[in-house]
Amino acid sequence: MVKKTTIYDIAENLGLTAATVSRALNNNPKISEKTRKLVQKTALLMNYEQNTLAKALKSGKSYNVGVIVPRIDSNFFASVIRGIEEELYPKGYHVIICQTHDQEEQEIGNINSLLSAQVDGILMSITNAQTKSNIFESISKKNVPLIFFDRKKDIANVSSITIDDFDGAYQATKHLIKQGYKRIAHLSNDRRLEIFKNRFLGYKQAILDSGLEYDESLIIETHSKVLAGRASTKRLLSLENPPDAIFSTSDFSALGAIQEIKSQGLRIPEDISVVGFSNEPFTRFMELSITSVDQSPIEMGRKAALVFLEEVDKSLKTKKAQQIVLQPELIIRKSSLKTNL
Amino acid sequence: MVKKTTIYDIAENLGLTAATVSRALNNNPKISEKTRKLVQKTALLMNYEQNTLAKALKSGKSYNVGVIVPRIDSNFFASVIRGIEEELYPKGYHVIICQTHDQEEQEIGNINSLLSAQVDGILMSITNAQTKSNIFESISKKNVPLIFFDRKKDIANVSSITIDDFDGAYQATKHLIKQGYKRIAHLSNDRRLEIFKNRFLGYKQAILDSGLEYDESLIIETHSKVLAGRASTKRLLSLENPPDAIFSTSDFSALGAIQEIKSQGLRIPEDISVVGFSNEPFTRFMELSITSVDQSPIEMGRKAALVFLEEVDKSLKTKKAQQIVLQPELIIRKSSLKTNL
DNA sequence: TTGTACGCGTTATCAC
DNA sequence: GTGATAACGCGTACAA
Repeated sequence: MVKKTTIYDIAENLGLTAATVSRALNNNPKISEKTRKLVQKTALLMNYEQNTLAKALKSGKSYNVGVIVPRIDSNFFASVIRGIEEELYPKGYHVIICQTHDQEEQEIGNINSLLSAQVDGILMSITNAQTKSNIFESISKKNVPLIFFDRKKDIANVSSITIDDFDGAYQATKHLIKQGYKRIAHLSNDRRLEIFKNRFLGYKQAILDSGLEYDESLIIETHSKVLAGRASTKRLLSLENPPDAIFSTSDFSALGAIQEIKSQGLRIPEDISVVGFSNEPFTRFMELSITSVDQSPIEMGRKAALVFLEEVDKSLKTKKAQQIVLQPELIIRKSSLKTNL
Repeated sequence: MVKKTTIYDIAENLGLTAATVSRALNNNPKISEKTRKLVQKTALLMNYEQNTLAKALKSGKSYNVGVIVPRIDSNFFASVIRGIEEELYPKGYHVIICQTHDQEEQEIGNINSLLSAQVDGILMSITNAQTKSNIFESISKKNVPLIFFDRKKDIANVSSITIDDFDGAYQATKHLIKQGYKRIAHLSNDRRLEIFKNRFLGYKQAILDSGLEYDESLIIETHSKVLAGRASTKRLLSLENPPDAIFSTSDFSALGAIQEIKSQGLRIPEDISVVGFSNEPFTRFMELSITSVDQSPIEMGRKAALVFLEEVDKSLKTKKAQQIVLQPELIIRKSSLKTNL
């Protein structure tokens, strides 16, 4: 290992003191312009690089933040992370990404290892509605800012950035109704998670507001997976009185729905219409492009990062948790556009 | 901020010395079983947590490794990362993920900030063939293990984990030839990157070995994007003597190819056949599933992590760079399976 | 404006 | 087996 130059080396070299060097390097005001220039020049010359570990130890900050998501191989989460990075990198922070793969133990394990890695904050989208709240509270107690995005949990003093899932679902369902569909099914997901509950409620409200019959047999709780969506759709299609449209809480299950519908020889959107949620890129690239609800993930990530930056240097007392809600946008494509054909 | 308990607190509490506490906590052999138990119990009682920053400062290790990839929202890279995590987490390492978004400046910037964050190693898939080698050499010089996966560069003393891209391409092309296709086009990519060069060479060799005509006009250099693939395919189809099959170096451009082919009213695979590369999940889920080459990304990630673990504690002198090559697997699906119809 | 001295929390080296 | 002490590299009161 090549010995790294420290401020001591520079000091020695210049006949100064490490303290002076430190000050010069940090642009401390009470230092003569002359020594500042001199120090900075020699620092460059000697290939000096600040030891972030020492700085971290001293300041108590690691300049690392943890981001926990269910998975990174979805465009939505990848984009949120990108938004976070865009705000945080320029401020000198690094992002440690952890995946839970939708497993509670992983979620807890990730939180613990991030805390023991002394991250300055944790930005996360929760995996499981059942995860005991006390693990989250323990984060707050350590005065490590905790910020939820997308999948949140109501916890005192914890900020969150979400979209208006109710409204997104409402818009999507209304759009189907306007197209003339009357029996609209809903592929839901674990409704103990707020996002799925709210999407369900938005769907339901749109149905009721339009004077359509709200039929519980048309609601199926499934997973955000292609195969799960396909299986659930099979059940829907085998109903005595099957739906003429499906609003899915996930693009992945929407894709499964489309597969099943096609395999049964039905036409989309003539016989049955499909709308997804998240605006994953594949919805645009399918031969039969899928109508979906955009969640502006990059924006969500940026906002989450900004809230973190606000909170990071405040004490627990002075900070005010904020609940930011972004507006979703319905992107209409072929899978639901009857009039276009 | 709640004051954290340190080994001093424990020592004081027990009338011992910090050194003893440290030893007890680290299971140092020369410590009595009695004090060990006692210390560990009180540590638990006092909610002691080791300060990783201090440990890092002392040991010179951060227990962070950097992973740099072009992007994380592709299943391939996400899976490699997963493989890396699976090996490294149990060893106490954390993974800092950086994206280059295929931009050289980002690549350099990421490397520098990872180095200044004092990561213990960098695992990366390079973005740009042109990136000056000296930045990579500067990593090695600092005795920070550098390991390439997938997209590598030949640099002395740097290990790499790749698949046999030549063979993957060879298999894919041979498969098309066996199906009876005679004019096989190739959607390539920047061939200054080894993976794309090797895939091209594998394709070419398969053509030559089969006694088919090698026609340069059937080779197009494009990008791993749907729209780029589509545009390139348009050019191919407008040739005087258009191809009857396309082997794409990317699943994304293969998808674009399929879109273009369909939009021109041609049938797949009857009129023209398509094979991709990477085995992205969507290739399986399309109504017209896409034949592709699997790169066993999780395995690749695990291997990369293992090589890192081997190298991390060795000095520059004693370590031997290894070039590990994994075997790709051709996954045959509808987009190329003529005989099945 | 600069130097002195100390603390951040841990571990390693030397004594006893 | 345990204690005392130094060292990792930095930043910062306090003194000068």
